[in-house]
Amino acid sequence: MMGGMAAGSKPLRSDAARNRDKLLVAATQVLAERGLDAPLEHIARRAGVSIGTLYNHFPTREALLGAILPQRMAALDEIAAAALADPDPWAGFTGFLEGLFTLQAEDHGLNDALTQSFSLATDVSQACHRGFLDVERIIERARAAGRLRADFEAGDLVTLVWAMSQVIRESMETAPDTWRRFLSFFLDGLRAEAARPIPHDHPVR
Amino acid sequence: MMGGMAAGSKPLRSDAARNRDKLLVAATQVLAERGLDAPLEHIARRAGVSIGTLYNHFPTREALLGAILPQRMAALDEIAAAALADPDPWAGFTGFLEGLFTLQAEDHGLNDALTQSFSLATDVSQACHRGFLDVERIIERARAAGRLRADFEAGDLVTLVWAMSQVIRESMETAPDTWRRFLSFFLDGLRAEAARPIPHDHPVR
DNA sequence: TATGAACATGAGGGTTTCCTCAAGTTTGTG
DNA sequence: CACAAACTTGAGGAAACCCTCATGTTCATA
Repeated sequence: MMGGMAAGSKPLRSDAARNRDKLLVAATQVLAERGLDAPLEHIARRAGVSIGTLYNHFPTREALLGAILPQRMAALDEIAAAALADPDPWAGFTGFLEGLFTLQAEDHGLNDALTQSFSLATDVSQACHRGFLDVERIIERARAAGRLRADFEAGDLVTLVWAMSQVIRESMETAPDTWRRFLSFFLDGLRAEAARPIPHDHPVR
Repeated sequence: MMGGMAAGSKPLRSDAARNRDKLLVAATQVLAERGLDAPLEHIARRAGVSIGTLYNHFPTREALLGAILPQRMAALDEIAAAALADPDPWAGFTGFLEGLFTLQAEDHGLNDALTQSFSLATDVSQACHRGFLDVERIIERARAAGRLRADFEAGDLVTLVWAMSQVIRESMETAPDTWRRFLSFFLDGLRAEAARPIPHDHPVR
């Protein structure tokens, strides 16, 4: 998987490199299935390795997440690139959302990561948000084309990710395309024609 | 609070009745603050009572929830009644949603209950859904008036509750009216004029 | 006010996860 | 092959939460 080299560190012994790769594979699977707080013992067991070995390679849970999440998150880059390449800014915008939520639906760990990203360590968090660099442009392009409502901002997309994460969690087992229906409703409110001014009334009581 | 009588059971001794009430008050507070899986020890401590006493009165966590949630959920009845009393069906519909989400935002336990309601015991669950009896009518009235899109169903409201629960959880501390902004966007997609047919394409791949 | 039934108490056993570390094993090199 | 460094192992301590039960206390009644 990584050929036995840890990034900037000294080369690993051959058995250690093998174990590290087995751990990464197992962790990728288990985290996708069970979510971000799957017991580390499950991962070690699936890798065919003791819990001590897991801690040798990844002294903390976040070290392990840091070795896995950025890679998984990289899929977002392609999706964002495709969105920006779409000649239709609105289609690019909606395509990006569909791609993003499909990822979340396929990977419980990723779904968790996208909602908890601010409570993760800074480096992990930043690696996770790298995929969001293009988001501003995707949004801006759709707004400038007069298709996306003018008051929609990047922060609103974060809110939508939160919302979707829960919809996906709750419906995945029983009705896995619930999130698509929900997104469809939501998008109908994001079109420029549908926009009504947001009431910022100080709440009645 | 309840005058020392358990519902259909034999009268409690005076000290027992006092402790039961203290437990209910404490549980209401703690669950609202910390959510549905707050440690039972916290509740006992806040009530000034030992953990054993808590178990004397409520042999299981769900017994305790069953004594608290339905009462909290009853607030929904008033909100629903007000919605149905509103001469404007759309205003009734949106007012109901605002009331519902305000409740969720004020009570972490209620927020949890509304998302996990299907994994709770049947009686608790049913008590919780009693407040939703009027929902069908609220929706139907807004649809019939041609204000709410025709393809919106009660199940979609459940999805919205899921979505909102997470928005509320994530934003409560830092930006507590995020959910209002989100709702505003969503409602713009629920108006009949905004509705576009839901694509039920078998996903591309 | 004495007595038994009702009730309260909290130490302690069980579970699940976390993480460590002393002892044993494997690998690469001379 | 021998040896030191690198690595692995799993038993076990710590923490958080669950729930029980033997013991002690309080209430209600005569």
